[in-house]
Amino acid sequence: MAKQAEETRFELQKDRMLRAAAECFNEKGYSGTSLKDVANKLDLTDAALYYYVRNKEQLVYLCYVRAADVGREAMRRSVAAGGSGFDKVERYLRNHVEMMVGEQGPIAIMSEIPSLKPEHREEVLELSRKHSIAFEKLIEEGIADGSIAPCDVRMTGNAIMGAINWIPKWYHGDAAVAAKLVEEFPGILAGGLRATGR
Amino acid sequence: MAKQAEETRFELQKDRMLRAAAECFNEKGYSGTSLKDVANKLDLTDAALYYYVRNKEQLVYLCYVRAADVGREAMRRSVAAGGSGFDKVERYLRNHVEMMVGEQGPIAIMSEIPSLKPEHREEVLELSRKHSIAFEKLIEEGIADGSIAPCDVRMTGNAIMGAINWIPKWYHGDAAVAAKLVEEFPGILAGGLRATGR
DNA sequence: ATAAAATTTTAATATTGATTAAAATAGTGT
DNA sequence: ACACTATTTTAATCAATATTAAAATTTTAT
Repeated sequence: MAKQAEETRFELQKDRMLRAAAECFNEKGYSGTSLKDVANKLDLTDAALYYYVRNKEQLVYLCYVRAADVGREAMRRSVAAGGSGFDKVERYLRNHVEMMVGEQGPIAIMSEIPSLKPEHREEVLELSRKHSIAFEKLIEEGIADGSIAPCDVRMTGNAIMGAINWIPKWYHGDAAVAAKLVEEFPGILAGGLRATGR
Repeated sequence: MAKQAEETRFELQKDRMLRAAAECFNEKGYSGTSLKDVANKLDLTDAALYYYVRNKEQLVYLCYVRAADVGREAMRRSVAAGGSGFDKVERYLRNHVEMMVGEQGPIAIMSEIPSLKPEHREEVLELSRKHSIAFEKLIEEGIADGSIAPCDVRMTGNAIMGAINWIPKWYHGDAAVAAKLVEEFPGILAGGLRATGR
């Protein structure tokens, strides 16, 4: 999380805005949420948002960049902590889930990348691709060091990341659910990877 | 698949329309796709769609009902075939994935239920809930008969269904990917459930 | 070949929501 | 209290698309 450090009122408000927007977008999609919806969550009027972003498209773009930042940070921490490939995978999942339901949250689902304008779309796609590749690398590492059973890395990555990406569709801030999520999810998703006996 | 049987031209066109719509919605979301986008895929003009549906909201609604039908049918077949809880889970996943990438496809992701009008929303939510419960029942059955390791049923269900629901975000009709998907996915998702040795 | 029905298009209209500009308010340092 | 800046609102405007009605075309049955 490089960003967010800024303590200026402007930055704080902008950050609040991005969270409010993420919440709306997760529920009703990009075009399904009006700027008024977002503004209402902040007790502001829709026009006020233009003080922080040039337009609606940029609002989504920033939400997505923020989401990517969170994913990258979860990944970075996991890799930094070392251990087997399996350990890294499980820890990355735990980190990411914790951040999603924690104070960082809500994190926007990157489900409407196609709606972004070309430059932004390319940039976000690139971030997304890099993240997938980094995750697949962890799986490969685990297979190489024997901590993960051989598997189709691409498909396994798709499966696990899908489960992660879908979380905001059913998690809406309930604390009890959050606790269970953090406790159970990493194990459930990583469980299938474990190398058998040996 | 109760529906689709109708061989009238009207029904066939309507079905083509629902698939085209599902494809658009999956890519760009509900409000992100204009009726013109959908019409273009069918070499029609946007106004022509109104011959088949009352309005755009109903179009999404029908896409979602269709998606629910497919899921229910996949579930039905799996249960009908008998076997252990684990067998049913794995078979359900295979059936559902096959249907998603097969001639039935594309299936709409039910990601914008909130955009539906109240009656439709309730109905679709109910279908969705029922499906989740049916899936969780399979897991419980597997735990009871010893074919599945004890786990948090709700969370496990959320994880697996999330991975399934996300498929249309990255699968776009590539035949080679479809084959791999059908071959690998059920095993990847069910793999983590297997009761260990014993 | 022709009439009736089914389907699609053309040409408006209506509505919604994004965007902008100017005015008003709140905040900050002196 | 004052002047200056930052933030928000009010009040238009603009644009995109959903929707409708009437006309044109195509299909089907006879």
